[in-house]
Amino acid sequence: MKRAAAKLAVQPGLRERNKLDKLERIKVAAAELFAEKGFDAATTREIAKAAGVGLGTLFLYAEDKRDIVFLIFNDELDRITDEAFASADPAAPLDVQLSAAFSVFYRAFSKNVPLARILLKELVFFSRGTQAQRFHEGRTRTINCITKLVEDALKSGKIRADEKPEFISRSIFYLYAGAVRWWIVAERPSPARGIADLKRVLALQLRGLQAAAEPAAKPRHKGARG
Amino acid sequence: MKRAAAKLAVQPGLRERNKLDKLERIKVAAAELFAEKGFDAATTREIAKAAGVGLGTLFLYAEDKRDIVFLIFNDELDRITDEAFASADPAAPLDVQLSAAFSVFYRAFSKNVPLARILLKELVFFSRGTQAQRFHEGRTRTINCITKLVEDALKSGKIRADEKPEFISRSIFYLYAGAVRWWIVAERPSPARGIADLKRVLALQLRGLQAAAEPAAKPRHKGARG
DNA sequence: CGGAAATGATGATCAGGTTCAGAAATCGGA
DNA sequence: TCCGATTTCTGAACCTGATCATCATTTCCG
Repeated sequence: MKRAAAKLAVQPGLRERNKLDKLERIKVAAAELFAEKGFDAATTREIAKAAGVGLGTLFLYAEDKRDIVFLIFNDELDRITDEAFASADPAAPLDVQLSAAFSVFYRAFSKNVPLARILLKELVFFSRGTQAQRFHEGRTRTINCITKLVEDALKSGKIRADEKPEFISRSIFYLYAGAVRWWIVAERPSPARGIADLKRVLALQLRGLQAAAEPAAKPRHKGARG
Repeated sequence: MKRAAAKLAVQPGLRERNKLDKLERIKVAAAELFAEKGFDAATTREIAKAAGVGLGTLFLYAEDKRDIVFLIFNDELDRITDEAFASADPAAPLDVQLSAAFSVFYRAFSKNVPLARILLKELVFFSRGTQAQRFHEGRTRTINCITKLVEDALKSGKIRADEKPEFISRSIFYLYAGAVRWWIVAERPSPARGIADLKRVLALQLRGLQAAAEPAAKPRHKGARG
């Protein structure tokens, strides 16, 4: 290993190319079988066979079966996240920006609902696999992008709040996560419906539930503080 | 089967009592083993042995291993839900009512964090098992209780909104679900911290993100409607 | 080129969840 | 009490995800 690094990545090298090739075959085979038979019914043996690799090889590329799902999706999710937040119109209201961004996710998920369900189950929980890690990094990136939008909206006066932008974006993420899950469990989730529902949810968060335009905020709350 | 129903549930009967007894033993054994070794490490064979039943018997009482977790928790969750919403002070502000109710859940979950994690994973997703069904009925009941609180708050003028109470309560549930999950994945989740965080989230939903105290609502939105 | 080191691939094997054919227990009527 | 019908119980057997000792390929270097 010592000075081997000096070689850099001059050329792909046979090993590297073989690995890439296997990885691709595994992704394709797994995606097909999962879509066709569902996550549980598709066995790792079938996937390995369809990919033309040994059973053990599968587990060199994914830590466990669930990790295969992330393996399939992670690249696309990275792209989607870029696309989602790149398209945000800086001049638009915050809820418009947000629903525009999230709608990219909705449309992507609707293309493969069964796999999206497995994916979305993990939106908050941590798994062990390397690929699952990457998935959660993607989630963090999404929340950071929301934070950016919130910061800008606060600065430009589009919204007003006493809370930190990080906190607000976390709340928004909760709403998105809840809405997208509610949507994905439906029989045949339509992106249009899902996005419309999310818009309502976000609008409610923006408007709040304030009783009336009272002169100002009362100076003190009535007690409980922690 | 025909007229057998006429007999009603006169007395427990030996069969019934035996079943109840087995069920109880299974619950106790499973709860202990899950708590001691964790969900994955505790095998169904161990649980069956500790409960003094055959391996197959386990799967008469729970459709699958995960279902055992719901088996253990469902009764308690029913009780907890009652307690949570019974304690709501009708005179208190909505967010106080809500965080009082939810804090009952937080405290219950904190008593057995590893099992609560399994439980909360399913807060939105549907599983097949009978016990999981019951769990989801409990979730529906919780949302209905929130709806009641929201309806009352709307009627009494404590809050104001154009949305239906059912929709508002769903949004609130999303916030709760997100917050409680965020909390439960922590190393050693403290109920106090979790509840405090939830309060912030709810307060933000109540206050909203309105830019300023504009004279009144503008008569029309600027376009997008669905 | 030759061969040794490093890396990658493989499937027999294991472990644990789940099933199911048959055994055991209970019930209900005579 | 006895007997057949019904319900409940059981663990051997099965299936599938995951591991790991072994083998195959590639790379490196003289």
